[in-house]
Amino acid sequence: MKEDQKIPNPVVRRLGLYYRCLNKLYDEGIEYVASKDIASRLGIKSSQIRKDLSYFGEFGKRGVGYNVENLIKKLETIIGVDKNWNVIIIGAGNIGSALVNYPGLKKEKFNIIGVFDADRSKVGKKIGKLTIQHISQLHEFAKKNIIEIAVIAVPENAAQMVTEELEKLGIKGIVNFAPVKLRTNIPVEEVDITLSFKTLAFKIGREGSR
Amino acid sequence: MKEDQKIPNPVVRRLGLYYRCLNKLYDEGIEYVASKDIASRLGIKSSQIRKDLSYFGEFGKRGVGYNVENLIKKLETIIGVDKNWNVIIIGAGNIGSALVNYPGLKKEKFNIIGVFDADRSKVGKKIGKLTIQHISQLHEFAKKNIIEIAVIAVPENAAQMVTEELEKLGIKGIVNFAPVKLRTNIPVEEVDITLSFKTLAFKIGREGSR
DNA sequence: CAATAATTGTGAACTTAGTCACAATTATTA
DNA sequence: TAATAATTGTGACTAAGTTCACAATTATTG
Ligand SMILES: NC(=O)c1ccc[n+]([C@@H]2O[C@H](COP(=O)([O-])OP(=O)(O)OC[C@H]3O[C@@H](n4cnc5c(N)ncnc54)[C@H](O)[C@@H]3O)[C@@H](O)[C@H]2O)c1
Ligand SMILES: NC(=O)c1ccc[n+]([C@@H]2O[C@H](COP(=O)([O-])OP(=O)(O)OC[C@H]3O[C@@H](n4cnc5c(N)ncnc54)[C@H](O)[C@@H]3O)[C@@H](O)[C@H]2O)c1
Repeated sequence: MKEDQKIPNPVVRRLGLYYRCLNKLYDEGIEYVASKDIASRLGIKSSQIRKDLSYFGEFGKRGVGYNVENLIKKLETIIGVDKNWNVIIIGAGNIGSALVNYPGLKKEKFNIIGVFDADRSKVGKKIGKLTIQHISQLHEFAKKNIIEIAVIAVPENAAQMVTEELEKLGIKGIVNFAPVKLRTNIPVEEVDITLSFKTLAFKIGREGSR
Repeated sequence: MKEDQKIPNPVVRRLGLYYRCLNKLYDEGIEYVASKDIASRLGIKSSQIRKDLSYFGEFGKRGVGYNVENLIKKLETIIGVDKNWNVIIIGAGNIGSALVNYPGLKKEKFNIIGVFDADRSKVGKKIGKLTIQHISQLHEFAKKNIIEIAVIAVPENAAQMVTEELEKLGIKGIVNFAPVKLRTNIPVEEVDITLSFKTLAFKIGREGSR
């Protein structure tokens, strides 16, 4: 293990995959697992898994494999899901509502604690247990609650403005669904759905010619 | 330009970004653009753009830049959005509905022509202009319509079964929202939203220690 | 308890992706 | 028309990421 290293992004994404896979194994009652088995479930090489984990320490037992429960706990700490994250959603439209209704996020320790929208006709309505608040109430809300992550689910043209507001409030990270590059120093994860469609179209177009 | 090459995935994704950026420039009435300008809008290096484009040909004019309208057309052909793609959605839940209601997909040439669900209480209801059909009707539907792309928006445990069904119907590509690795030979694009949250959590956790 | 089998952790080798730097080209200016 | 400025396209280089291959370790078997 090398200390204090910058961890490559692909490694980070795979850690999430390993975590998910290990939880399935745990639910299946499996106690020990070899990198080879995780690899075959995820369709990658076992050496990749071992190398990825080696950035953070030695978690396995030679000749045996990894203790599932133990490795889950280690990954929780590494990824940062050993604690709950407070999340707000900006934009109570299609995507915003889908996220609020999605139980998977809470299960993974991402707690949606507020939904905000600029459209006064939506304010006061409920999505699940949450009441949509007007965006002007965000500032007040941020004083009373620790918000760590914000989701941008507003139209493209509002995204940059919202980002700057969020930056002022001291939000620590953004998940952005708007198809636009945000100018900010906060860490941003882009979820670019139409880009995925286009990438797929490209691949399909090349299927024959390979 | 090198013929017949395998195009790296990151290049393909960026093509989509360039395409989007160029359309914005076009709407702004800009006729010619330099790689440097696109680069600064997207926060990447200009050499990256030129190298990416060079996989497919020479589209610029030295000393001048790229003709916006022309490059858009070239990218349309390269990516494959010079034609319309027929898309169906499997699973008329949160994500499925969000996609059907999203005008951006149609604008990018992805036409949703059908929505299917296993829940009979949803069948017959409308999302936008589309009526939710029962999944058992899919086979018949596929005989009457050319379906190129399917979106998997069903719960994790149904995703693999659905995939196998889609494979039988000869669908050419899948956009998968379920958090599970699909075993199939069809090209798949994964949209893994909780993974994005976890990646963000990791990054936030490291912000201080860098 | 020695031999065998399984499996990790990790440097080294390899492969893929990104950047640099500059000749070639085009347009503009004097 | 010669000099200047801007910008492309790309080969050479550098960096990042993946896979290999094997010593080290652990458990199991005869
Ligand atoms: N729906 C999809 O499937 C989909 C797919 C890909 C990308 N996206 C992107 O995700 C974003 C949201 O899409 P959607 O379909 O949910 O849109 P939507 O129109 O359903 O919802 C957007 C919401 O944001 C609100 N809003 C607008 N400006 C605001 C502001 N300044 N502050 C707070 N709220 C504001 C609107 O009132 C609306 O309720 C868009 O950028 C879209 O391009 C959506
Ligand atoms: N909603 C989100 O924000 C979100 C975020 C990340 C991932 N996802 C994933 O996307 C998928 C869909 O999520 P959702 O929130 O839309 O779920 P949902 O429960 O709202 O919708 C799923 C729909 O699929 C239908 N369905 C179940 N089995 C089916 C089958 N065999 N054939 C056809 N239809 C079937 C259900 O009747 C339901 O209508 C899930 O795998 C989920 O994990 C969703």
